[in-house]
Amino acid sequence: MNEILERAEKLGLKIPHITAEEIDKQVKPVLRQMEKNGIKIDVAVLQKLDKKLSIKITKLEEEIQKLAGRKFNVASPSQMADVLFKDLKLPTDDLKKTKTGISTAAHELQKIADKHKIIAPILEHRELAKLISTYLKPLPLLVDENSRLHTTYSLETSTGRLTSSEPNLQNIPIRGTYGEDIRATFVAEKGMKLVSADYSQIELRVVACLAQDKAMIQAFKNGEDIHARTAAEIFHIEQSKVTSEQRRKAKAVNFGIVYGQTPYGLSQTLGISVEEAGEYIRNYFDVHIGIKDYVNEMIDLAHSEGYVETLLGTRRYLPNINSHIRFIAESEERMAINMPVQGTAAEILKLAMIELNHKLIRGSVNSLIRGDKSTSQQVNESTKPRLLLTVHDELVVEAPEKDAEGVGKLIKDTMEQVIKLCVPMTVEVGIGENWAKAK
DNA sequence: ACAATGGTCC
DNA sequence: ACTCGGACCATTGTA
Repeated sequence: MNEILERAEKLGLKIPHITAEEIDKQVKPVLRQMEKNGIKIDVAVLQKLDKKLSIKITKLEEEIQKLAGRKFNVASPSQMADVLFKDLKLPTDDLKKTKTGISTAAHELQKIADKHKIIAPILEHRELAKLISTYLKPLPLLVDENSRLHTTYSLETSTGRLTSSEPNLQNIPIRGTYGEDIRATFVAEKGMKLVSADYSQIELRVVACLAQDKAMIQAFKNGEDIHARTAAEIFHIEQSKVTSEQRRKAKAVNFGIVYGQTPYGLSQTLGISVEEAGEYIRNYFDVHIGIKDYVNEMIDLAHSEGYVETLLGTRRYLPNINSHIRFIAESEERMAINMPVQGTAAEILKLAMIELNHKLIRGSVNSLIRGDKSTSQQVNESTKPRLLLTVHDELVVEAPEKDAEGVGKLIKDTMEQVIKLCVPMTVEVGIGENWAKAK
């Protein structure tokens, strides 16, 4: 049993007695079943959106070339850089450089958006090109005779997370102008609903417990708005006086903690000075001593043992952590900070999938919501609730309309109770005819 | 075939 | 001089 686990058990928490290896063994058949189940997409709606955006992108391309004064391949970063920085002579001072020249990444172009009218249509073109080429065109070609998409899940990551490929269903758009439109094309079968359940702030809750950070544990126990609380801490103000802008910055700080935040990294994310970012981080660690200690402990452990591990023992070796090339060593130090957190969260979700799948197969819902085990109404294969998707902190189940509420409660309860850490593992459930409405 | 660039998700 | 964790995939351009 590893040290983290020993420490947790002493505190009287309920941690399943199962190794990471055993979890993976048990989750595999669940994944194979989910792949086989697949999820239905509304191909007609997807293709309608494709048509609409294709027309739009053609017009944008013409507009961009007109503003540029010549024809060029808008999809080529190198040609784009020539147009922007040679033809139009836009300023490159603030922009990041790549190995081959000046970056034309969206985030960089934002910085010079007010210098020329051409930037706005370029950014819009990028957005549409991404959606069309990655989602709208390929997905309809991959459906089976029932309009269902079947991904392939794999366990081969360095943290213990799952991956999804061919197609990747873990990066379906949700933000942006058309994100919801695309998610809405992921639908439930007629007479069924999609039930989506996601862990709220799972990684922050995990790190709060791994680090035994008193302030953060208290915040989660009280059900506080964690980002608002962090804002109050780093800006030295009362929580009731936190503005939305301050909360946004604090949210970035909270996310950054789990990634091995550096002042430079935070400054890039928030578009602020390195000094300002450094002050936020210092203020944060002044309050969150537990996190500060955790970070140092993981780095020390990685240096001395050559690896770090999760709550249930998934291990990641960091062979270059003692490298004399500073960037390499620092990079692995950040991995040492992040991996136990991300990996523990992954283990929790896998445990929930295993247990939930058992319950769904046993038909727990029928007895749960109707209080009977009657088989008068034959439960046939197509109307049983089935696990369809897993997206790191979220599970998506397809369930008969009349059972959806009960299934939602079952999923929530299963996910929240599968492990007992030092803070509640809160789960939010949504039900809808499509994936957008179920969120 | 492969590297570089860019972008989507958690 | 230069950076925050983990993935997959599309396109361009070079070999």
